[in-house]
Amino acid sequence: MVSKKIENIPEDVPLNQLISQSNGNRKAFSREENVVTNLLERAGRTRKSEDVVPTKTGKKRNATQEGKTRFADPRAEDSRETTFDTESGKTKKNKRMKKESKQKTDEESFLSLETKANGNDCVSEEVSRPSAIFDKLKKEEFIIERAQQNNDSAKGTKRAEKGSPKEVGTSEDEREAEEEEEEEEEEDYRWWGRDNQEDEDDTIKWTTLSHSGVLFPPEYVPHNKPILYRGKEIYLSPKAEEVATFFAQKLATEYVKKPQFRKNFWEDFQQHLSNDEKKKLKSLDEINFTPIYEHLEAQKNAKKALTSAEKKAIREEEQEKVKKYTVAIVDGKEEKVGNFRVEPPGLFLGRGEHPLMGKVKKRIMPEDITINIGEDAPVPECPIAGHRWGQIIHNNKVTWLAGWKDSITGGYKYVWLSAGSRFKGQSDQQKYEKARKLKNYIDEIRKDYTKGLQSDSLEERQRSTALYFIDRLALRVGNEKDEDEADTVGCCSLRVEHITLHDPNAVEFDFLGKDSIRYINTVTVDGPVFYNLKEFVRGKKPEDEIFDKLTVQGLNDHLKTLMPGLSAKVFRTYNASITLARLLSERKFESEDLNNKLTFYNQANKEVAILCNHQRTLPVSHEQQMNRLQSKLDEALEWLHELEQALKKAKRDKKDSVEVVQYVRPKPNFRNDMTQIEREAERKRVAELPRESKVRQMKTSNLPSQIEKAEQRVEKIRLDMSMKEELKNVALGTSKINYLDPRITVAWCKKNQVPIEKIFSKTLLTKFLWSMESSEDFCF
DNA sequence: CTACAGACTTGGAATAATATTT
DNA sequence: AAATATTATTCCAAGTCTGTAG
Repeated sequence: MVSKKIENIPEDVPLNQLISQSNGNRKAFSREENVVTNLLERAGRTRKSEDVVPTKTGKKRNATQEGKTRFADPRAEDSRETTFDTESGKTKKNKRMKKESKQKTDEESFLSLETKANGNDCVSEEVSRPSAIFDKLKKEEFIIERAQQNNDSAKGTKRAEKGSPKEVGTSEDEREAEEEEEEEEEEDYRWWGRDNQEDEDDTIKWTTLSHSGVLFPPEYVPHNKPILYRGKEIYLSPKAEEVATFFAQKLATEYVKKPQFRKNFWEDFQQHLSNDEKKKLKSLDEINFTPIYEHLEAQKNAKKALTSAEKKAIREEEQEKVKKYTVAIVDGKEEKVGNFRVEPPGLFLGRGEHPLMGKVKKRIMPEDITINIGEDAPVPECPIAGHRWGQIIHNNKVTWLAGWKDSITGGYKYVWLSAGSRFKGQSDQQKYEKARKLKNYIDEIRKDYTKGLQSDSLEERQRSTALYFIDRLALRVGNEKDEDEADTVGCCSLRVEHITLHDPNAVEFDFLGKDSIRYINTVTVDGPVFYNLKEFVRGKKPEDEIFDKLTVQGLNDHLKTLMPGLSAKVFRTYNASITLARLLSERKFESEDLNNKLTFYNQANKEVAILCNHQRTLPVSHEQQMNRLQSKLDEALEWLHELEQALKKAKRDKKDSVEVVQYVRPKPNFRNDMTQIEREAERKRVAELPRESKVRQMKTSNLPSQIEKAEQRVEKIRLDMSMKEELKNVALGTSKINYLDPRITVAWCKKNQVPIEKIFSKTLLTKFLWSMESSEDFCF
C-alpha cells in the first residue's frame, strides 16, 4: 500500500483515543422538527390545475431535432438567428500529436472478466423498516400527490398503465380505499422501489414535461452615484454605471488587485462607455469606485437594519413571486426545479489564475434562452415584454428544462431539476451501482495494470502507470484544457514539472488540480511505477507531459474493455465509498454516547475527504477561535482543580460542607441608551479586567458529581479543539454529497442506532431518499 | 478518425439561516 | 437582544465523458 501524507493536515490522532475522550453532551443538532414542519407546509399548498398536462397513455415521443440542441451563440452579433458553429476560429492548440503513435489495443486477456461471478456475499438490497424521518418525508409526498389528484383528472401514463383507476372518496369503505390509494401513490413516486428494467430505452428521459420557464434577474435600476476620476466626480450613463457597479461590488476582494482582472475588466468596461465617456476615462488606475461601493454598503446595511417582521414580509413576497418557477411536472409528477434563476450579469470570477477573470458577463435575455418542454405543455409566457424566447424545443432525451450559452466561456448553462428529483436520484443511484460493480472487477483490473506496467508498449506502460495513480491516489483523469482556462491538471495531463522523483521509489506530487486546489503528496510506489516515471520524464522539458502517448479517451476506452461502462471517475467513487465502508466497519458501538458515534463517523468522512483532496481555505478567524477555546479549556481545568482540592480538604477535615473558589469573568455593564460603539468599548473594557473570585459553599456530598461534570466539560472542549484543528482545511461536504454511497451511511446508522438526520441535512435526506430503506446489512 | 458540442457531475466560496454566547 | 459562531443552502465555475459532424 501507498504511504500518504498531505501537507497541512496533522497526523491522525488514533480514532479510538479520540472517541473515548468525548463524553460531552453536545446539542448540535436540533433541526428535525423544522424539517417536518416545512415539509408539511409545503404539502398543504394547492396547485393550479392548468399546470398539469394531460398525457396520452404510453405514448413516447421522439426528441425533435434529432436530439441535438442548438443554443443561440452569444458571441455572434445577432444571437437569435445564429446556429452555433465554430466561428470563433479557436482551435484547441494543445491537442498533441499523441495519436500518431497509438498502439494496438490489447483486449485479449480481459474479455473474460465480463463473466466474472459476483463475489459479493453481503445482503444486497434488503428492505428494512424506514426511519421515522423517512416516514415523514414520505407522508408529505403522499399529501402532495393526493391534492394533485383531486385537483385534476389527468394523471399520466403510469396510472393508466396500472389499469385500475380508483374513484376517490365515493365508496362506503373509504378508509380502505384511501389506504390502497396511498399504496398506489407510493408505488407511483418511489421510482427506486421498482425493478428498473434495463431493456427500456433509457435514452428517453420523460414523456410529458411542463414547467414555467426561467426567472430573470430584475432589470438594472440606475442609482446615479458617481465615480471619481482623478478625484473628480463623473456621473455615468446607465449602461456604463451598471458595469462600474459590477466592479464596485468586488472592491473589497483580492480580485481587484490582480492585473489580469483589471486588464480584462478595463477592456470590457470601455466597450460599455459612450464616446464621450471614453474620452474622459483614460485609465482604470485613475478611477475611484468608492462612491458606488459606499452606496452598495449603505443599501446592504439598510436591509440589515429592517426589523425581522419586515424581513419576513419581504421574504414571503419574494417567495410568492418565485413560486411558479420552483416546480415542474414530469410524467405527471411534481418535481422541484433546482436552479430556475437566470444568472445575473456581473464580472466573471474564475478560480486560480483564470485568464478571463474580470470580464463582463453579459445580461442573458429571453432570446438567448432555449426552453425544453413537452410538446403538449403550454409554452411559458416570456416574462420580459417585447421579447421572446430564443427557441422552444421538445427534446425528451435530455433532462434540462432550459439553457443558454455562457458569454464568457462559451459553455452551456442549464436549468435542472433539484437533487431530490427522479432524474437526479436515478442517475445518482446508478453511479453508486456502477462503483459497486467495480468492486467485482477491481482485482482483475489491478492485475491488468500491474502487468501493463512492464509491457513492451510505451502507450500501455503509460496507461498502466496513470491508472495506478488514478486508483491508488484517487486522482482525476485530467482532460486537455484550453489556453483561455486556468492552468490546472489531472492525471493524464500531469507535466514533468509536477513531480519529483526520489530514489529509491518515492514520488512527490505538487500540482494544481480542479478549482486550482493544490495537491501535494509524497508517496512510495511500486518499483516498476518508479522505473516507468523515470523513463517517461527522461529528456523532457518541465512543461512537457509525462504521459505524452496517453489520451483520456484511450484510457477510458481501455477501461471499457475491462468492465462495461467503466470510466476513470468511477475509481474515485469506488475508493471513496469503499474506504468509508471499511472505516465504519472497524468499530462496533454498543451503547456509547451519540457524540462519540458522530465523531467516529466524521473521522471516517475526513479520511475520505483527505483521499479526495477536498480542501477548504482556512477560516479567517480560526486562530482566534482556537485561542478562545484554549482559554475556555484553561478555565474549565482550573475549576476542576478547585473542586478536587475542595474535596480533598473536606475529606481530610471530615466536613460535610466546604468552600470552593470560583473565578468568574465580570459582566459588561450595558445601559439602554448606549450606542453600539459604546457597548463595544464596554465589552472590551470588561474583557481586560481580572476575573473576580467568588467563594461558594458546597456540600461535600455534591462534589463528586460536580467533579464528574467538570471533567466532562474538559473532555468536550478538548475534543472540540482537536476536531477543529484537524478539520480546519478539510471539507467534508463534497465527499458526503458526491462520493459516499448513502446506503453505507444509512446502514451504519441503523446498526448503531444513530438517527440518520444527525448526519444528513434536510436537503441531503431528500437527495438520498432512495437510499433510506437500505438494510443495516447493506454492504457496498 | 478527431475535434468539439453537449450534457451531466463535481467543487469551493459566498450567502443565508440558525444556534450559541455574551 | 445583539454579536458571533456554526451549519445549510445557493451560486456558478470547472470538471468528466459521450456522441457526432466533418
